[in-house]
Amino acid sequence: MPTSRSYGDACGIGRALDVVGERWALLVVRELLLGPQRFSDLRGALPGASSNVVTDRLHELEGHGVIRRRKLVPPAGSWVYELTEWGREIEPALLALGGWGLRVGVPGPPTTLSGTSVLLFLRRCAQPDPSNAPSVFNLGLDDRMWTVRSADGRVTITIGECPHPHASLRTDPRTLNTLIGHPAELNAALSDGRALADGDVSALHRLLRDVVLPPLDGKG
Amino acid sequence: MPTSRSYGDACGIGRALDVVGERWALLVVRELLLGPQRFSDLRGALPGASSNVVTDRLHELEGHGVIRRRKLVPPAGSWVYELTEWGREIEPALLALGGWGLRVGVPGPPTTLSGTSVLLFLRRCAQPDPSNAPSVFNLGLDDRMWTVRSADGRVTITIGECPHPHASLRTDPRTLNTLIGHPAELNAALSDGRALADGDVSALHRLLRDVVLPPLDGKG
DNA sequence: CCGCATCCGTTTCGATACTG
DNA sequence: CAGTATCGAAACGGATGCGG
Repeated sequence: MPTSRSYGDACGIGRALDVVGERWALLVVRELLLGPQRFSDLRGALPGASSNVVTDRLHELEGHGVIRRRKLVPPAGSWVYELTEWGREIEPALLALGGWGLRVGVPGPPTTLSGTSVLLFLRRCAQPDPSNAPSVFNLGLDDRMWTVRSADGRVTITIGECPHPHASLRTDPRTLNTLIGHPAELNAALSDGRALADGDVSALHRLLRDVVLPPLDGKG
Repeated sequence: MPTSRSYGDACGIGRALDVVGERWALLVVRELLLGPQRFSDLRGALPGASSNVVTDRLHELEGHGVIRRRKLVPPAGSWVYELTEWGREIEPALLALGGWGLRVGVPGPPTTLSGTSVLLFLRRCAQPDPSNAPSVFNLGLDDRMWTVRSADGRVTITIGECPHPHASLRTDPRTLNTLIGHPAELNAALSDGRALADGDVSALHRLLRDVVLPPLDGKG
């Protein structure tokens, strides 16, 4: 493990950067915000990072107590990485940074967009009417299943599928990102095969319509 | 200017890191949070960064619209770097990151601690009684003067000195950091020369006592 | 002195190949 | 699937030089 160099700065910001300031570290943390992930999941979500860098960051983050390596119960049996309690507490800072970064131009193609990224954005911007009846969805992205719950004026997201969803949607992160804030395109996406829906499609429409995009004024 | 490599990630977090994710970039931004600084001020606050790295980060941050280079009005005539409006909006994210980082162990000596770092911490943690009468202080740190105002339940900090302060204090960032939350040590610091005070010292005591240190429980 | 630019040894990153 | 090994390219860190 490449003993990460320290800034030697006693300020909290410098100390935080000693832990998550190395290249790719915060993106690894981002991928774990919605739940445990396997090594290959992380690699798939961060194709720009080579495997040894991912390995280094995971070891460093584990050594600093940000993440934990855990073996799943037998039938699965594989290893996953998950945030520790302290690791999870970085979420507000990361989301604030992400909100600030929305006003940075999207880098030239090719760009990647992980399922976790889109779902974090969906959860952050969704403002369902608190008086609405709760609704549950199964969402398939990148060969991973997610459960999206809309209730009590907010959206929560968990890994895995739930038994009796109001609707199910299978698509890719980029299409979902387009649909967020442009719910009208759902029918087109369903027609041309970019998305596949099942169950109460009008509930899906409602979910997408509840997303309020941030203003994104000029950078001043 | 080393055209900073992009993560190629369309997520807001990735785009933010394309701009402020390079080494030292966020610490440069931190140093500018309380006002414009000259190149040499930044070098003094970040002694671990070599001059070419500081130059690179400044150029990159300027190119991305986070900071701006400005010439002071004559007699001063020197150049300063300051945050743009957009750059200033990263402050909440940075402070959140810094709060999270307080639970990282302080790196082994030698460590640095800039005046800006301590003042950001003071401003963040100070909780003066809103019913108290406003008070103003001149604070000398690292050969720079700051004005500290306590009013309306919060502390504000500006660069430069004000004409009629209730008290003045000259010390170094590390001593001030010690005094924060340990106001009782002020008298000792004044006796042994680590600090020099003038004016209403009891008002200084009050200012220091208004700082409420965060809990800092274990990292779990 | 201030604000860099240049040079150079060291470290890290990024890409690919390879192993249990 | 989950990493390790290797190696060239790039970035960093420290020192020095230099024009204004």
